[in-house]
Amino acid sequence: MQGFDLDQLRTLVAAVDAGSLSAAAPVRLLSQSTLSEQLRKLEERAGQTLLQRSKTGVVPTAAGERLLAHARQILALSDAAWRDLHGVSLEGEVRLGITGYFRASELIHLLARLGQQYPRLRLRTQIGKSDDIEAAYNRQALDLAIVMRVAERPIGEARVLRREPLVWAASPKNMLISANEPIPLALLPESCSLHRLARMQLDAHRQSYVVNHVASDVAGIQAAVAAGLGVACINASSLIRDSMVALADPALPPLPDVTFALLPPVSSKAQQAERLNALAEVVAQALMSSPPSTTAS
DNA sequence: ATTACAGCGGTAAAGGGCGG
DNA sequence: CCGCCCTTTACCGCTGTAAT
Repeated sequence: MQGFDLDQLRTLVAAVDAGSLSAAAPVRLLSQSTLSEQLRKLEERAGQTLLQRSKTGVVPTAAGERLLAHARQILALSDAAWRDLHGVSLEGEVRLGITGYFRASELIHLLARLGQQYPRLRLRTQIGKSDDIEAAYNRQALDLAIVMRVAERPIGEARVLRREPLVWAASPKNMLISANEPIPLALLPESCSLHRLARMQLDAHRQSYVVNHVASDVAGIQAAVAAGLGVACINASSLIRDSMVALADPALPPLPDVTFALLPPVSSKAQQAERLNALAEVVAQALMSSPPSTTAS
């Protein structure tokens, strides 16, 4: 018989995502020995070795990578079919707000996943400053919102997707830090919480600075930093490889972590709320299983 | 009752890290 | 280098369940 077993494919995906069978076992709610057995059978069916085992975990072989790509699609389709038959298929328009600090590659991954799982869904996305996104969410102009917050801030009902450090960033060609000179800053406008945070930290550190460049969005900050116009306070995953570096200098105070959070869907209609919850689940899954960061270092 | 099979727990084998 | 500990995967025998 041709074809693959869904359970075994799920185990393959879980093993690769978790990095080892032992780590994948609790995810799959199975014992390690059962996972090992499932993968042995999957490889038997595939007629090829799919995972390179070692004492430090598992890594997919070339054949494993190929099957993995199929497996993710098959499982997404299977999940979509399940949701369809259980009346939670999503169609119509959903308004999604996303902070501009979100890495573009991650956004692509998310939108691809949503398109795959909900082909009939029409998305209206708003990408901008976290404060703007949050304000739009509060006046119910958005159904779902992904915002970035300084980690110390309470997050209420929001679901934390990821935590990462804030860094001081500059161009590798022009680090801009010299003794007794005010640090030139590249910032978003005063309304942005990172703008306020950066200045508060520098004030508390008794470090002089001058706001050299104000940009209206994150792409503008990235451009200004890469152009050597200023030092920015930015989340690590927004660093652009080769044109931005994280600075470690005694003149610069340490910065807290930030978290990306998914604000829960708000809807007065119960049926709509259930659908949005299903969508929120897919968004959270997509982002928590997105490829690991390669831009930060 | 018999058969097939998924899953579990226990355990063996082996690599990596660490201290002496 | 050696011994110890931790963690990993693989294997074995057992049990529960479903189909016939």
